[in-house]
Amino acid sequence: MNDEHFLFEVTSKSSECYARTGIFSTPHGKIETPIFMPVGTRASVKGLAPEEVAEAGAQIILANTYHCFLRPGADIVAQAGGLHKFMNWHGPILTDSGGFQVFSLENLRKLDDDGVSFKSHIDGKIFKFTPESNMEVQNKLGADIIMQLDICSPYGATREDVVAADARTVEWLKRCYAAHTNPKQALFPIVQGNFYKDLRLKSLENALPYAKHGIAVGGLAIGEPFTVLKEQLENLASHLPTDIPHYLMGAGTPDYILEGVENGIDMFDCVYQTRMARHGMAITDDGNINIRNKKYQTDFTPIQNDCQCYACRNYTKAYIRHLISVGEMFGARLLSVHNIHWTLNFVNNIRAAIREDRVIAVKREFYQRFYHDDLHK
RNA sequence: ACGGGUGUAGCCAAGUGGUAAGGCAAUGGAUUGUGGCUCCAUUAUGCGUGGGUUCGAUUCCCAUCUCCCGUC
Repeated sequence: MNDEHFLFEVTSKSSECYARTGIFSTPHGKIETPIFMPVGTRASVKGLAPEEVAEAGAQIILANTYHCFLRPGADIVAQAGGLHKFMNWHGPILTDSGGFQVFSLENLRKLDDDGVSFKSHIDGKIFKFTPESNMEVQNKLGADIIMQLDICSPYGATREDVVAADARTVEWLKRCYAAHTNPKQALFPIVQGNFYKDLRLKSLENALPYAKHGIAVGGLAIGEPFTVLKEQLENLASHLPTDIPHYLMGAGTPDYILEGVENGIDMFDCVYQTRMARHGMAITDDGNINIRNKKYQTDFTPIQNDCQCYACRNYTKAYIRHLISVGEMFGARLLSVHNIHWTLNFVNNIRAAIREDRVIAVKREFYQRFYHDDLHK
């Protein structure tokens, strides 16, 4: 299953749930799992230099094929020597295929058996991703981990629609697998099935023969209630192959990470940290705080007292509140640094908890302190 | 001093003899494989001030004050 470029070694396992720690090797370095991956859709984690992303603790980042294909274009990235050189990030990179844009840009695309046609949100130009062309584009971008072209159905989709979408997703997987030739890129299949448990298991079963280096769970964290997500993860947990990493796509708030880890998920990504930062929200051990709130106007303490991030070591809530409220971009930068650092520190703590075999207790402690409602207890 | 105009929320501003639009700001909230997009909620028992007419006045009338423009 594993080959020289993509070894995955499980280093410890929880005795009480599916949580495990591991080390995933890629051509650009090793990743300790469970891990959170900051998102840099257009070949940049918004607002931050790669050095700052690394200093915040990031081991691997994401970029997006749809967005990088539109601008600057895959050929230009290839000419630059690939994403790593182009953006000066020398650690591992994962590119999403554009499958999520099938969902998020629903009114700008058309599906057929052969692939997905998009009408560019930038200039209206029509272009098509087939599984083959998508693999070619992702090959040119040069990420360490690439995703199959898939179809993510919305929450509330009918069973009939999901069955049809899943049939395409698995056909596209086979074609991606056949078109995927670069041994320095790991291709992850994506499990869909929407919120139908039997379809989820069917989708997983269909994907397994092509899951050589890792497998992803897609189509969750798209607006469904928290308990619904939990049920889906619990449904899948015992069926995931244990010798490869499991990636829960698009999930990355603390509660989703904890539930994911408990159910055997190893990799998470989320725009939450950086998007919230731009909107003035900071994640702390005691819950999220909206830095715009008036009560921080004269609060000259860090976002979180014991946080070791660049923002907390050097700046106060009052200052960051000022920056956010007048629209200075430095405010969004500082909050992005903090939120990314906080989340990576959070997964560090989770890894330690798994090694000590007390991840469930740590989860309870966290929920108690972080949330003020009963939903997560 | 005289003539004309003006005055509605922190700012800009609509409006009507029947019980105060909208925008900005402010204050809360939302945001999960990022269209740096954005969305939602709240915010004037009161329309410069004092009288009068009227069932009812922010609106009409009188007085007064403010600021602006013009003239001497």
